[in-house]
Amino acid sequence: MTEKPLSSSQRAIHELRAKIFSGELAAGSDHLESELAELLDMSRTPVREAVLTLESQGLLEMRPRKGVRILPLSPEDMAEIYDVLTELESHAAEKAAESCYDKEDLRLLSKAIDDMDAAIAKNDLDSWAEADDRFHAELVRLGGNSRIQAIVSMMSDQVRRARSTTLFMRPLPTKSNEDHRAVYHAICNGDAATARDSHRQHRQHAKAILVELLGKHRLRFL
Amino acid sequence: MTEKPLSSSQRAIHELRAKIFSGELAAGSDHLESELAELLDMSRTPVREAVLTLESQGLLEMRPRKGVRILPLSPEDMAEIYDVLTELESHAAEKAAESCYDKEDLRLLSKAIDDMDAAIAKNDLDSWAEADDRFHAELVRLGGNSRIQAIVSMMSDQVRRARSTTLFMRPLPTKSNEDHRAVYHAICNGDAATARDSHRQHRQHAKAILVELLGKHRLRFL
DNA sequence: GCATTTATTTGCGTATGCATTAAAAAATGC
DNA sequence: GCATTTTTTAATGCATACGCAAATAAATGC
Repeated sequence: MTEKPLSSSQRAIHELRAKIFSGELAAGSDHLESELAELLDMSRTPVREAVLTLESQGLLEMRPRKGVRILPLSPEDMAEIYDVLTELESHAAEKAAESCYDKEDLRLLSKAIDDMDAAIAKNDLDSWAEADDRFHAELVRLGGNSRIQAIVSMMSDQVRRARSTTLFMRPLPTKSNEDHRAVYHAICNGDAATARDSHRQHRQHAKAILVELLGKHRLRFL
Repeated sequence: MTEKPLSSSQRAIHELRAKIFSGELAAGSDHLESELAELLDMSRTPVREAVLTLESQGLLEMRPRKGVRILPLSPEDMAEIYDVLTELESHAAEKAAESCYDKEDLRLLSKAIDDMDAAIAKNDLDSWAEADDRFHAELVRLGGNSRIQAIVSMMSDQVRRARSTTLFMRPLPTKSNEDHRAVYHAICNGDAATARDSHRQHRQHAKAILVELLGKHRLRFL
């Protein structure tokens, strides 16, 4: 029943994304269309379509005759992305707070926070990251702006690859969950300004930590 | 010398965009790939690639066997778009103010403002709109975040089609240029907070006017 | 040797053909 | 007549072919 014959170009999009995140297609590496086609066992046509899509999402770049380049992220790129995330997520938090959600509506948000606590207690950084993703995605969903959801999802994707490197370089994000709770409570209370400001501060702090980390470790590209 | 043989898919992107903005491809209308291919006098392949790209930019939607639909914009869509523009442009204004630009750097910005004044004096709404576009694009450029530039450019595109309808329904935007000047001076003075807040207010005001206008005229889709 | 030209390779952009399958039309049963 | 099945139609997704131009290699002139 779970059989769903996905189209080749859809499959190409998903598999290429997965290979980019896993590092199988490393940042900075170049690949011919024909090479990717062979890798995915399909013709060039759906690969080209997938590559076009992924290019528009900022994950790679088509350079005729040079190959498809998996885009590396510089610290400057990270800073840009975090600034976009800061602005748009803060707006989402503000809107969410204005929306008079009740506790039931916010259960997924609250669950994500609890899961982060649990993950930290078990020192499980991977599940922490997964729950953190869920928190941010749900927050933005509650904001109710579909375009912001799409943009944030795109930007989060770009950051995701880098995180596998940085996640284990930094101190346990114990403080982070206090911020999450502050945002959560502000939304509960319908305090839009606080929701906005708390989240903004949270993201700016995260950006500062990341940028410092990259500088300290001389990581010019990820 | 100005001869540059553009590729078919590039041409398809530009011509389809132009036809969407001009209304030749009306919002809400459906078109088969083969129909567009014939219209542009090329095969389906480059058309498909162009359509894929334009879809990722939110201008149209591919619905298998239903045709390519030129996306209409509802008032809710407008509100979403304006919120994104508000957040990201305000951030750009803030960053621009922090960047210690001198008058020379800000000449294009200043020029755009003057052009808007001139256009209003001549009651020329089209040039006003053109100069307004330039102001916003330049502001965002000065903000220095390439991702914000890309997103704002995309969102502005979506709004552009609707503006041809709304531009002539609303009062002369005389007040608007005061806002622009306020933002300009704040950037000149390196007053980041004022630059940010002024621009935010400017955009929120524009959103309010537009939404009210759409409501008043019962415009459910553009 | 080095620069410049010529030849060769090869990756890409586009056209084209075809199998698939959703939608529309026709036919059948009741 | 209306619902259901069967047939037909046709738009799409994909594979494939091919010409062109860019990149590389080889050859030539000096």
